[in-house]
Amino acid sequence: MEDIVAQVMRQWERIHPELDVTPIAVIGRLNRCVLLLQQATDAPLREHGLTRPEFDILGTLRRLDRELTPSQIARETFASGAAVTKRVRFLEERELVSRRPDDRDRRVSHLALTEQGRLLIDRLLPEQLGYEGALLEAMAPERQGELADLLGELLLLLEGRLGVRQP
Amino acid sequence: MEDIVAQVMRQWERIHPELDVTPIAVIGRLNRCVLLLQQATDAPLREHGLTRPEFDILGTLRRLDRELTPSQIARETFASGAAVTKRVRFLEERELVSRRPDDRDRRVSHLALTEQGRLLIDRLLPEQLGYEGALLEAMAPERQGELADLLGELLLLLEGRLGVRQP
DNA sequence: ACCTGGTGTTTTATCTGTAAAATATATGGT
DNA sequence: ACCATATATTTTACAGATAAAACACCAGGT
Repeated sequence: MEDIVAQVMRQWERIHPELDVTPIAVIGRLNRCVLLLQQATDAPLREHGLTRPEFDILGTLRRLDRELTPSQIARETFASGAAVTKRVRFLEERELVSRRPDDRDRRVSHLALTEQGRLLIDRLLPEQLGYEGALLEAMAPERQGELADLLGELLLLLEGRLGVRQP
Repeated sequence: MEDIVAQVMRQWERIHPELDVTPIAVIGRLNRCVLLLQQATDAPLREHGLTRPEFDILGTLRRLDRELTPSQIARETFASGAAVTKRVRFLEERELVSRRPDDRDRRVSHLALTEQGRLLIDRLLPEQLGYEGALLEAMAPERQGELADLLGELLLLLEGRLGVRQP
């Protein structure tokens, strides 16, 4: 059976037989998989009143297990500073994250999970991982492993080529 | 060398050793790859004054090589009706797409590429594919093939599981 | 002490996308 | 013919994102 991207590729080949459409096989499928996965995995978060990027901020603070400045959060979550400002404001209002001024540099603040925030992320993460695992479970673990390896190879290549600096 | 998602996984394992974080190996990498690829591949389109979803509408009309109604475009491009309305309005203003009423059903309109629109997509598509191919070229063609196959397997699985109807 | 340039963060203006309501029309049963 | 229901599309109201400007502060040179 053929997935939808294969159909699209055949349509293009009919119109432009001279064109090499193989990039679509990888990039088109990546886009489509991510769209479907995002729709599926964002839904449970919304029920807890969180967007994916807000969840990512809580997760970043938890997994690094220390205070972070807004800029560090922006770098870790690949978001703009402005976006972080808004998300952190929301998380502060919900008392999931707290802010402390820096001693030396008064431009800087340090953000940390509140007790409530830590409890929430520790409850949500296993739930979220379970849900994600369930989406993948129809794929054999070895196949998942191969896929993960190939994606890692691609990611490393893209990070290099597109000039990403690590925080 | 380790990609950034592998680092994130190790951080989580340190915090929650009991948790199975393998879904991140696939889903985290997918998200990150797509973000990087989108940033890279949207840039050339912007120079032509098009967003990715607008480009997708032109591409859909071209590859199906016939008129489409707004609803059909919405289904083909996985967009909401409202989004299609806006994008088509913009494309009509730029005279890349034209609209014709249906003979039988006055709710329906039929959209087609204008001469200008066809010329634009026929110029942009090879350019875009070339750019995408260049991003992938550091990966051996056989590896790309394996990756495409695994993504196809995943996509088919997700389309089945998440209940997608084909247009 | 006072600039100058740089950095960290927030604000502003603007754009895009969506859900839900509104509009217009079609279809089938009575 | 009329009504109820369904469908195609657009409009509206609003949420979220970004780029650019604004703001606040620091650090080094003079």
